[in-house]
This record gives sequence, C-alpha cells and structure tokens, in this order.
Amino acid sequence: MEIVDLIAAIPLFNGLPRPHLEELAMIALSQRVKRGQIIFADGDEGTGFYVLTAGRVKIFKLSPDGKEHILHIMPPGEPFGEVAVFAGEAFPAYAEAIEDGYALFFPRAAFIELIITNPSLSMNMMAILSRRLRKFAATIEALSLKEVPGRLADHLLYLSSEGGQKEWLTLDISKNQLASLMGTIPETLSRILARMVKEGLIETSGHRNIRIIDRDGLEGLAAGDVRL
Amino acid sequence: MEIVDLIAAIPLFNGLPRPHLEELAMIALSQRVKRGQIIFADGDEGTGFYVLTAGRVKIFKLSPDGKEHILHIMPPGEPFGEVAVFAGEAFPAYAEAIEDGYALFFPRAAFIELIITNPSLSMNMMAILSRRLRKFAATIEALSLKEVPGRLADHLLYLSSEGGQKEWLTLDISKNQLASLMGTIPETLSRILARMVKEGLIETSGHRNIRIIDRDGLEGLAAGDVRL
DNA sequence: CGTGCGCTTGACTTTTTTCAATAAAGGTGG
DNA sequence: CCACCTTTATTGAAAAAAGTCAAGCGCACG
Repeated sequence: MEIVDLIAAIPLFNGLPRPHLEELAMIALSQRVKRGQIIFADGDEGTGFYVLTAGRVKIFKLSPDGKEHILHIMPPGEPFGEVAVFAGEAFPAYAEAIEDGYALFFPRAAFIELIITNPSLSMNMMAILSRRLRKFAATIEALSLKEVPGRLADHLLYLSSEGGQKEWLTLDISKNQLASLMGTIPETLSRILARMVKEGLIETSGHRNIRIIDRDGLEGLAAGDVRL
Repeated sequence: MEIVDLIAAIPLFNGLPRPHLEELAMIALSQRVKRGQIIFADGDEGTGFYVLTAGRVKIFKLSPDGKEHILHIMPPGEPFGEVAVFAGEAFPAYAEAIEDGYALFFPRAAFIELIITNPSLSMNMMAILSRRLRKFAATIEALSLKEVPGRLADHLLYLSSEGGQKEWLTLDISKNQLASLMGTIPETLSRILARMVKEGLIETSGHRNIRIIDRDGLEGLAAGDVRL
C-alpha cells in the first residue's frame, strides 16, 4: 500500500488536506518491527514519534528491580512516543512490539512544522492527548479505589463492550501481560479468575477465551458494592 | 490587577502576542471560589475550562461508595477541565476549591477559535497535556509497582526538590488529602510516617512539618531496594 | 521427543485495610 | 477569651487482600 494511504487512514490525521498528507508521507519513515523488538527505551532522546500501521506494541515502565508495568497496549493507528515530542524531553517509557508489524516514524522537527501550519492537525492531536489523559485518570482511580477483582471485572466488561456481540471474549494478550496491565501479578490474576468461575460469574475455555455468564454480578464487582 | 496581566502570567499563554491576550481577557470570566466550593462535578457538561489565579483546587474522582481519590492538587496558573474541551465530552472528575481564591473561566468555543489561529498557543497546550500525561504515567507506575512507603518517600523527595533549599518541608495539604493523593488511607499514612521517624529517616514537628534526615535512606525506599 | 514458557495451585508472609477508640487541633458562638 | 464541637490525626488489634516462593502441568516449538 502507498504510504499516503496508510497515513490517510490514521485517526490523528483525519481531516488533513491531501497536500499535507503527502507532505507527511515525504517525511515518514516506514520500518518493520519484529515481535520482541524494542522500538525505543525509557530515557532515549525523543527525536520523533511513531504510528503503528500493523501489529501491536506494548508501552511499559521498568521498576529498579526489573519488574515491568504495562501502561498501554497500542493497536494499529494509535500514535505513541508523541509525549516526548511536545514535552521536549526523553521518551518516558519503553515501547516493545509484541507482534510483527510495521511502524511509521515521524521526525520531530518536520512534524512540529506541520502542526504550526495546520490547526485541524493540532485539534486532532489535542483530542487524542485528552482522551488518553482521561483514560489514565480512570486507571489511576481504579488502581487506588478498587481491588483486583473489581479492576478485572471492569476490564472484562470493557472487552465485551468492545468486542461486538460475540458470546465469547478472546483475550488478545497473554495473562502475564493482562496481569501487568491491571497492576497485579499472574498468580493473583489466575486465582481471581478461578474464583469468578467458581462463583458462576464467568466461564472459561482454553487459556484465552472467557464467556460472561452473570453480567450483573460483574457490574456489582466493578462498582465495588459486592465483594468476591 | 487587570485581567490581561493575570492572563499574561499564565504559562499556558506564554508567547502569545498582546492582541490575543486582550482577546482572551475579553472572553474570560473571573469568579471567586470559596473553600469547599465545587467548581464542576464529574459528568457536568464541559462548556469551557478554568485557570486558577489564586488559591488551590483539588481534582478528584468518587467511587460508588463515596470514597474519593485525589488526582491532582492544582496550584495557581495551571489550567484544569481542559480535557473536556478537546475530547468534546463531559468533565471527567470533580474540581473543588480547598482554599479561597479566584478562577478564570474560558468558554469553549472562543478558546477553540483562538487555538485555530494561534500555533504557539496550541504548542503550549500540547506541552502541558504531554507533561500531565507523563506525570500520570509516573503515578500509575508508582501505584502498581511500589508499596506505600516507596510512594511516600518519592513524594517527600519531590517536595524537597520543589520546595527550595529549606530545611523543613511544609505539607500544604491535610494528611487525609495526602493519603488520598497517594492512593491509601490516613491510618496507613500515619503509621508509615511514624515508622520513618522511628527508623531515623525523617523528623516531624507539628502536623505539617517534616525534615528529611536520611535522604539516601528515602531514596533507597523510593527505588525499592530497601524495605521499611 | 524433550525443553521451555505460560499458566495454575498451594502454603506462607507481608502489606494494607477495617473497625474502634482516643487524642489533638481548629473554628464558632457565647 | 474560653468552652464546645467538629474535624483531623494517631494507635491498636484483627481481618482481608495481595504478593512471594515453590512445585507441577500442558502445550507449542525447535
């Protein structure tokens, strides 16, 4: 596919006039990323940002003793690393591909140039940053107000709302990663999933498929008025 | 003081040409806020955003059972509620004044107008959003990777780096609020502070003054390689 | 066909919360 | 200015939640 078309399909660039899309295509560098590849590391100089066009990337931080916490799982189309571009600082976290795919790299200077001349691009950008901020706020709230079962219930309900009307949800990440995304460890996640099954809230099949049986029960858990 | 001068002093509006500042002054509404006053509530329609010119405001979320978690304590000069403006959604949290003060309100439409015509304003805005995102990411990391003593140590070191070279730190918020800001409860905070005193890491005087005695010790705690 | 990684489970420890009681501080009205 | 009342802070004891360590299973991949 032409780079221009890839770019036109990115939400961040919605509403940009064709000439600007072409300009972007000129400065964008497309690169292959392989599963396990570190795209940038915490502390690296932020010389630009990335947009994934295929595959998936995890954004995570590392604690001093090596434990990792996943902040985001980026699907194709989402920009990442752009915070460094605007804050004018280093990348604030690691980015690692968890599937083979492709990413476009946009160098900082050229992008800023474009922003300055294009209000609709900056509105898009601000909307994306704002949405992300809102999501982070929700995460912080969940981490500090809810226990793991509540956070897990939240996440399952979210997956089911995203995933269409399908009867069964399929986890698209490993349980290790899911645990990290929810601020806990695999053992705890495993136990709570087992408890949810025993309580008749959900049913599982294989390692990655979950069916919600008692939606109300999960909602009660997520809201914190019931306890597992 | 003239509204224009108040506005000129706000970092968000750094670098704006005088005519634009005057335009802002035209649309800004200055209002008094009293301690305890709710400026906006979670779910209220986001018709604009605020910048504090005096006093302090807490931004918080409420859990279904009424527990609150503080996301930010806003000092004068910081915009808040702007996420709703760009995301085009309702306010995502509560804002309540914790001191008497004054706030400027900027209606959404007029502000967007201004952004569109002024690249340097949008760059400022994006830098602020980015910084905030970065701070949230750090909070999330701390909440999911560190125990309360580590988070508290972090915070104390942060306060001491902010607060100039003063020997004694003064907490500018109540311990209830501090506990909430760190994702715990007052009892736990109190106990951990007491332990830090016993271990000779800090010294306290009155309810709001803390002196760091063993900085290295605190740093070890914050990094997670020591345990209290 | 074995090796390794992801997942699960058990026993145990640590951390944090909950509940309850008390003490100190701060503001208000007489 | 002082007594009173509400809010804020501290402490103890017990319960709950989550984390650690260790062992074992199963499936994919070389």
